[in-house]
Amino acid sequence: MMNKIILKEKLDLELSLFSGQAFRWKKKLNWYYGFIDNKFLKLRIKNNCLEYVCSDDWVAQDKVYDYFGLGIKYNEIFENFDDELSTVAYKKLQGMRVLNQDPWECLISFIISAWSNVPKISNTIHLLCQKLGYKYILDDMVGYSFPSPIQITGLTESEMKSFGMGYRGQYVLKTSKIIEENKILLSDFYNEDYFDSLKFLLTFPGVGDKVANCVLIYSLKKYNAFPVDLWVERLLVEDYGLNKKMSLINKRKWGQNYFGKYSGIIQHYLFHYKRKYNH
DNA sequence: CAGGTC
DNA sequence: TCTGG
Repeated sequence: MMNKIILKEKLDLELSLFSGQAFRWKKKLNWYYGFIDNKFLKLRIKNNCLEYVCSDDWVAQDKVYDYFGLGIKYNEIFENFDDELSTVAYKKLQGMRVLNQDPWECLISFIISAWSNVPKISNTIHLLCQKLGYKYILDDMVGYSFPSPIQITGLTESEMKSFGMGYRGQYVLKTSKIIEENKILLSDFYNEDYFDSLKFLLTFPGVGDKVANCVLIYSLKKYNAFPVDLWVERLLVEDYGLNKKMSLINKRKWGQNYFGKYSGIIQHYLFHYKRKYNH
């Protein structure tokens, strides 16, 4: 059965799903296949509506709405912020939304992302899901759900290596064990502020300032989170005149202070713009 | 070389 | 400092 959400905010699925914040979406014949709320579905935009079809389990409209953060008015964020490069990036990438992904999947994905590249990250995550996830079928597409912490703890070191995780496999295993043993629910951090959430995420092995800030902005709705990766660092130095020798944490703090309350959303536009058009 | 962490 | 493109 087809579901429809009338769009008041501009939404570009290609930009939103393939700008390096999510790693598991697949495109086929104008439909985008993937998981929202742990359920397999396909999406497309037609006549200013976001249309979606679920495989078997129903996905509520508010979950889809929330996944794309459609309650946030990007126009207001960028209009209220007078910065040349941000304005250019916003105009060029209109419709790109910062996603609100599942925090658990986001955490593991960004631990895997360390010092890697998007195709490889996607491949590793796919192998992990294929091994452990539940199988869903929609049209002729197959989807595997993201495994739970307890499922991952059952894996061996050599299995992790076979997925191409390299030295990150240990971090993924250890983090999964901590979460499983302490029955930690990352979704509890929706109710915590940025600073407390960051402090807690940093206690996991394989999670440093960059990965933690990715989890905070791409899944936990901490819109002032500001991940400083290679591209953003380059941007801050080349385009905003920061001293290259400034520490990563101070660069992050500078970004949060300069770009303000929604620095994470602006960061994603600048990050993608820099990577795509201005490397 | 590549979207860092310990 | 793993390892694939």
